[in-house]
Amino acid sequence: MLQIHNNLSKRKEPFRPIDPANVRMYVCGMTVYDMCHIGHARVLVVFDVVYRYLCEVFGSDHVTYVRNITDIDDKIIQRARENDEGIDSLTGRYIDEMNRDAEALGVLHPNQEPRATGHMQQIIDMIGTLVEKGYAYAADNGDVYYDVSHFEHYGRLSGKHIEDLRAGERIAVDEAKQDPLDFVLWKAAKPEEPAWDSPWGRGRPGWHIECSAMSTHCLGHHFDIHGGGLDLQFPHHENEIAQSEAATGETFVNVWMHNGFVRVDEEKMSKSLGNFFTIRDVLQQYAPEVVRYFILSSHYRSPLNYSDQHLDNAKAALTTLYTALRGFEDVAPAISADMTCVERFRAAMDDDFNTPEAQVVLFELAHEINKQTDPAAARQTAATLKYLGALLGLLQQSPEAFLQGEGAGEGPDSEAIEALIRQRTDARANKDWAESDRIRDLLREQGVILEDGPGGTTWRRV
RNA sequence: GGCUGGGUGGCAGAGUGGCUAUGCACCGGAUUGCAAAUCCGUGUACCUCGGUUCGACUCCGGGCCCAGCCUCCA
Repeated sequence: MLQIHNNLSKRKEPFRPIDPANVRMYVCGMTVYDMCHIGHARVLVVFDVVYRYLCEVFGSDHVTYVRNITDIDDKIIQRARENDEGIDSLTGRYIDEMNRDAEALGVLHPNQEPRATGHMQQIIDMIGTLVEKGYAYAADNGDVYYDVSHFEHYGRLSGKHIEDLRAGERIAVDEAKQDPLDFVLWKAAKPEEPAWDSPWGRGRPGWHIECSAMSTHCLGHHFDIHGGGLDLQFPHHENEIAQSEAATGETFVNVWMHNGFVRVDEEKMSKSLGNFFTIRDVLQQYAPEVVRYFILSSHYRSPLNYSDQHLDNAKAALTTLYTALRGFEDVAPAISADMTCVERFRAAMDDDFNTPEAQVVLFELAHEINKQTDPAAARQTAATLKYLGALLGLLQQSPEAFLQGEGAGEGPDSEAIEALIRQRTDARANKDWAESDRIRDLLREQGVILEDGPGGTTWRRV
C-alpha cells in the first residue's frame, strides 16, 4: 500500500484517498516573471512522478492534478515596469517558456492550470467570507488583512508558535496591521498598478489567498494532497490552511508534501542568492532526460546537489540503461516478465516515492536483458523495463536517439560518421589495423565512440 | 534565540538490529585484431562518545559538524 510522508504529522502514513474514484492533488506552481531554474525543474519533475504513480495505482481517470500559475504579484508588476511592457505580455511570455521547459523534461500536463487573474471572483468571495466570519479586517489604507490570532491551529504545519514568531526580530512591522503576524489578503492598488474592483476598493489579491481560492474551487473544500517546494511550507502553506479552513469550516488538505531544495556548493539555490542555473542553460549542455534522471536519483525530500559531476554521472547511468535497450526500439512498454522486479519497483514507489530505489530495479532489468540468451525473453524484459521507466518518465525514446543525440550540438553529423565507419570497415576487411585505429581515434577525439559488434559497427556520442 | 532535517565506501545515493544495495569511478579475468559494450569476480563504509542488546551503521541519550525555515523564493 502506498505510504506518503505527511508534513502535517511529520511521518509516513498509508495513503487513503477521500474518494478513490477521484484522487485530488494541488501543487503550487510558478510565479511567471522569469525563466525557470533547476529548483523549479525539481518541483515539476517530482510531482509529475507523484502524478504518474497515482495514476498507476488508482487509474488515470481517477486522479485530478491541479498546478496553478501565479500571474499577478509584486515581482511581476515590478518586472513589467522595468521592461516597460504589460503584465499580460510578460506573464504570457514566461508561461510559454515554462511550458517549453516542462515539455522538454517530459512533464505531463496537469488536468488544470488555473491562473490567479482568472479567479478574481473566487478570491474576492473568499476574502468576503473571511471578513464576515471575523477572520479578516479591512485596514484604513485599503488593504485587507488576515487576523492570525483568530485561527486556533496557526503554525501547525510549520511547527511554529505564534509567540516565538512574535519574538522573532525579522518580522517587519507594517503600520496598517493590527499584529505584525497578520498577512495581506487584498492589496489596495496604487495608481498605475493593475487592479480589480472589490468591496474594499480597487486592488489585487495577496499571494496566499489565490491558492486557497483556486484549490478549493478546482478540487473542493477538502482534498487529498497539496504539494510544493519546502520553502513554501512557511508562510505560504501555513497561511493557505488558515484561510481555507477559516473560510470553509472544513479540513483543507489531508496530506502535505514538500520537496527538498536544490543546492549549489552546499547552499540553497534561489533567486535571491543569485546562484541558480536556469533549465534552459542546463539543457544547452545536457539532454533533458539526463536532467530528469538526475532529479530522480535522490529522494524528493532530500537536498539535491547540483554539479556537472552529478549530471555526468546521471548521463553515464542512463547510457547503461539505454545500451541494454538497443535493438528493442519496437518493443512496446508492458509488464510481460519478471514480476519480482515489478513488485520491487512498486514497493519502492509505495514507500513515499523512493525513486532512487526504483532506479535500482531498472538496472537489474537492464542487467537481465544483457544476460538473456533467449531473444523472446529479452524482449519481454525490455518491455518491462520500458514500462517501469515510463512510470518515472524515463527510457521512452529510441536508444539510438539517446545514445547518438547531439548534446551540445558539437561534433560531426551522423552522415559524416557513417561515411568514416564505411571507410574503416573496408580497412578492417583488409586487416589494415593502422588505418582502422586511425579512424576510430579520429572519431574518438570528436566525441564519437565506435563499437564493433557481431552485426557490424555501431556508434554513440560520449 | 526558536524550530526542522541530515551526517554511509573515491564520488553520488538507498537501506537494514545479525545476511551483496545500486550507479559512476577503480582493479583482476573472459570476450575483442586492439578497443568499446557486455559478462564474471575483488576491494573500499556507515561523524563522535556513552547506553540498551547475545549482537547496532541501524534503537536511546550527550557532543561535534552541515543544511534549511523563522522575510520574497519551488
